[in-house]
Amino acid sequence: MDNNTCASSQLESEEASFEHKSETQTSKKRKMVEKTVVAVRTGENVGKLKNEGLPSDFWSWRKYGQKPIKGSPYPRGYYKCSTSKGCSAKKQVERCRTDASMLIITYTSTHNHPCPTAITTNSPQQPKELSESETTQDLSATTKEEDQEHIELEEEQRDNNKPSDEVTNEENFHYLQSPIRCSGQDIIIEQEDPFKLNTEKSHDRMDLLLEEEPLCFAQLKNLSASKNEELDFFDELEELPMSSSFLHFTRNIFSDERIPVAPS
DNA sequence: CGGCTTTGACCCGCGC
DNA sequence: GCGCGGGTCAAAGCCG
Repeated sequence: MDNNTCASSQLESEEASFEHKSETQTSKKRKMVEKTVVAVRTGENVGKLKNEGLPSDFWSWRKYGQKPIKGSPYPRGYYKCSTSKGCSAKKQVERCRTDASMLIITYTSTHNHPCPTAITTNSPQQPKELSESETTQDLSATTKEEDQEHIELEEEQRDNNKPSDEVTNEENFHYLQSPIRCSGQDIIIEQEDPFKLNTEKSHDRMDLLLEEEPLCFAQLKNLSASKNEELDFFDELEELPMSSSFLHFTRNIFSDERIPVAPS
């Protein structure tokens, strides 16, 4: 189906606008909104889990819609942040056309409240709550209450929108905006952008892209070779929290070297 | 009983 | 102007 092209053009325009303009542009175009695209490999329990194996982030999401996407055998789910009532943060979750274990998560808008993980400010390792097998609702259950305690403190910083602070505090840094919102900068993750291709060749390209991914893991290994547990980060995404090494990982990959997207 | 998911309908933007 | 497709809403049902 060439419906692919629709999705591709859409994504492209979004990202393009992103790079050319600042993220918070109130544009005449509906689609020019703050977006961050993340591709996540979910592992084998795909489809077994409540949220279709969604890797949980620190926010609590409530599903408000689902639509079949043209060109994709998998529907796209629409989620709103339910961690805080007035939060306008949203995300869209869909599966990669060619790799069901790959989730493409698009984060939209920003959270207007502190990250629930802020509760673990001093703990080097997050509780196991990050487990992929746990739903985001579970997360919210464990973090919401404590989150409230930190809202006031964090809110000040958040209000000021100080990326520099966030960079320094890696614990706080985790998911201030969205999982890959590295260091307060808007980093478009093109870890995997199957829709970037506007021809039927997308299948071939996708294969290439998928094959490229392990390279990123290799990078991670080089970066934190001493941390064996974290080497398996992607193999056991469901077990490891967003530790600081992950931040390194994301930073290096997303800011230093984006996943090679097949040049058109 | 409250919160969440599901699902069909509606709205809006975009391309032709 | 029309049709298509994506995004959101809201009612109903389900689950803890």
